[in-house]
Amino acid sequence: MMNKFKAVLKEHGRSVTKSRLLLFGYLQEQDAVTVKQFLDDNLAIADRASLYRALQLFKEVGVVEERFLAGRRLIELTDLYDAHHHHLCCRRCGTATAVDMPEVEAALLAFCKARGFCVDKHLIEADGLCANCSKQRIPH
Amino acid sequence: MMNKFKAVLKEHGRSVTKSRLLLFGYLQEQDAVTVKQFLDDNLAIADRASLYRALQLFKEVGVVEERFLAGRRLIELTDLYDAHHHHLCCRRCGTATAVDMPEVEAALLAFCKARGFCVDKHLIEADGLCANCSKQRIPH
DNA sequence: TTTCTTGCAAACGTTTTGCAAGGTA
DNA sequence: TACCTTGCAAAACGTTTGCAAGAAA
Repeated sequence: MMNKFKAVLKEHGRSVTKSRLLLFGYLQEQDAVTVKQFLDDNLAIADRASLYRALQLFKEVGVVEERFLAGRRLIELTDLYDAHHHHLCCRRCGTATAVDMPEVEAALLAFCKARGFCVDKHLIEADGLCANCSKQRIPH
Repeated sequence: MMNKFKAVLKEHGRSVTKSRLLLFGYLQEQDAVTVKQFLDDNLAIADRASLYRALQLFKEVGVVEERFLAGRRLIELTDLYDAHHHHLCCRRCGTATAVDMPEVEAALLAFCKARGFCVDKHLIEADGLCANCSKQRIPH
């Protein structure tokens, strides 16, 4: 993963720098984070501007993508750098469990194929109460 | 729909005003819009602040929701005020076609049920090339 | 050595807030 | 009348930019 990342930077004529390696490493540990979390957990990247610039670069070269999960804007590694997955977001405990849903995915792809739509990316999310929270029978 | 909307405002102790009716009507026509579009198509709501306040209220009482569709932050009526649907987003012509995918939905609900996750909302999106654009065999 | 990147400071656009005037119940 | 909402102006916030110094190729 790290080598692929370095290669992608070079392909695009961009340098492999300490800050970028740091940010990439951080993303590999974190799963999905908000920009604010980045700034708060400050990663020895001294300036906000540098962090924003790195994020923008990562988006351009396809290392990260933004998504809106359970109402929050999050940054995540793309499927090229992390296993593809979907999310079950619990509105009570706030967890966003990453899961693999092959049957649902297959149904989606079949649907699109039937309509002539050529999928290159997809997104499936369920929001509600996770098994634990729904056991506790507290509706909110 | 309009009556339900008025009722919801009253339930929450908020007034039915000209601006709010205007905004709600606009949302019913538009499908999904960015905040910027609101401001540009200015709706005889004189001030930005008022528009933002109205949007915030609509979110609070469950009339609208924000989502991140094909990389853009959009405002849409919730399923209570508009038929539930999913999106096929074409990266070439930019359209976000609203579709109904009952089989995919059923597969998703079955998956969640099997895991004890109690779904109250879900989201399915496919990004790629629509039938028209993929016929034209121009990859980008 | 040449080019790319960083940190700083300032600019920019979007969203939020306080307050007084106006509208709604 | 009492409360809620609007418009205005100013503030706050997140994000972007120009530029000179520093790091990578």
